[in-house]
Amino acid sequence: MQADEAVTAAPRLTRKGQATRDRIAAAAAALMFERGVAGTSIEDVQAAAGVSPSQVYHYFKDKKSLVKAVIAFQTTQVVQAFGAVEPRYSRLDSMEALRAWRDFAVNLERSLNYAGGCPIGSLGSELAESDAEARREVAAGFALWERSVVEGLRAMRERGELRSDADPRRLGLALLTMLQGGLLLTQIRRDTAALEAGMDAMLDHIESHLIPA
Amino acid sequence: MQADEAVTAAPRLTRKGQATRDRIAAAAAALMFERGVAGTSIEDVQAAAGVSPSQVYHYFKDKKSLVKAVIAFQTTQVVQAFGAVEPRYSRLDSMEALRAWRDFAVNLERSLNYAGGCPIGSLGSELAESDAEARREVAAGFALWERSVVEGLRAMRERGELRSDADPRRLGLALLTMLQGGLLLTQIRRDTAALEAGMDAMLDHIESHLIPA
DNA sequence: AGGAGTTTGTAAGGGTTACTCCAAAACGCC
DNA sequence: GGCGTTTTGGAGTAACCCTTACAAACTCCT
Repeated sequence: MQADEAVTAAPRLTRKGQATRDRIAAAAAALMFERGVAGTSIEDVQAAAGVSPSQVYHYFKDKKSLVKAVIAFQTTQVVQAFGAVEPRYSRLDSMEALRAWRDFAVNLERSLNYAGGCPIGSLGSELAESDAEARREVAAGFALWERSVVEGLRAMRERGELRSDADPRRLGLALLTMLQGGLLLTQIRRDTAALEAGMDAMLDHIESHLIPA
Repeated sequence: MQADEAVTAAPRLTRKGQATRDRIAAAAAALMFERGVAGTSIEDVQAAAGVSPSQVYHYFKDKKSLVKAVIAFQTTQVVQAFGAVEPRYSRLDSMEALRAWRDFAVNLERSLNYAGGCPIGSLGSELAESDAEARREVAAGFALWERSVVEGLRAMRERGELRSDADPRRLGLALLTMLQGGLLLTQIRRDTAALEAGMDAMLDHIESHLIPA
């Protein structure tokens, strides 16, 4: 009664195998972030990961399932670096933390030369209409992310800092939505003006729901 | 001294020629909205427009320039239907108009079965890293759209309805950014919750800058 | 009505890309 | 140390898709 048998008769991976599998996924993620899914061929991934053609197909059934792995990879990356539960610098449960979060996003985009947009948002946009399963996985990634953002706001409300008429669920979702729009427009406009204006407006809006100390 | 000579030694189009050219562009726009640029082959466009292969290349140099035409097509569509200067229903210069605008977007997405996202936003996301010229054209389209939204807010301020510390430029840009994020998440999640929460938050924020009558 | 220029159909070339096959090498466990 | 399994290499195939060449049909102006 192995649990993974039902999924895909998983061949067990040796340590080395796991390493190359990860290397392929990471290389694919980086390339697809830069050039999009359609813009990166399997051959590109091979070259970037330093593997031979057969290896890609040994570890992934086809390109679609490689994309699936990339989505999972980017989701964990984003939620770890940009989520609120265990973010790199602090929990998103104060205005200071939220402002720092905004600055982090803006500076990150700058350091990336305004390219790529959101690692999972752009994947979702490209795949939503062509790969239903991929769309669902991206949506699940967003749900995870959303939950982690909402959690911070909920903590603020439970500590009595946020007014009771402020709904953490809706505010958190709106905040994430604004971030997505900002990242998309950053990618298109090659500047962070929209990201900054959007996040500032949204954060001011949240701040207006604070209970004055 | 023909003006268009400098552009691309434009062969003059007969009425019929113009019609098929438009038909090709419209068919391409529809397909690329549904399946993305990479997901629609020239052959698909031929079939949808009811033309032969040579016709596409008679009216468009290559696929890239067809995409360029699609961007122009969608930009005018969006700005006409969703701009604020001459929108379908009213100018975006009152809270009522803004709320109606929000509802229009939500209902439109519903009627489209939550598919496609923003006609130019998704084009921008897909092309930003692979086609610099296309990215610039999409950015120009957004600039047009942005100006038309800002115009409405500016009118509100000039009529003395909006406080003087409310910057129409930043608010308008934030509003458009939120709309983009909402449309993107609608496409990925297949529901309008994010669009609704985001637009409502942003509109509440704007409303909080109104001068009470 | 005639003729130059525009529009359209057919057929096919050339390049890219996802994917497969088979055998050799490396690995891990007894 | 040896054997079953995993991992790797490289050549090869079939499909897809962008693009072009050429000739026939049609439009429009005078």
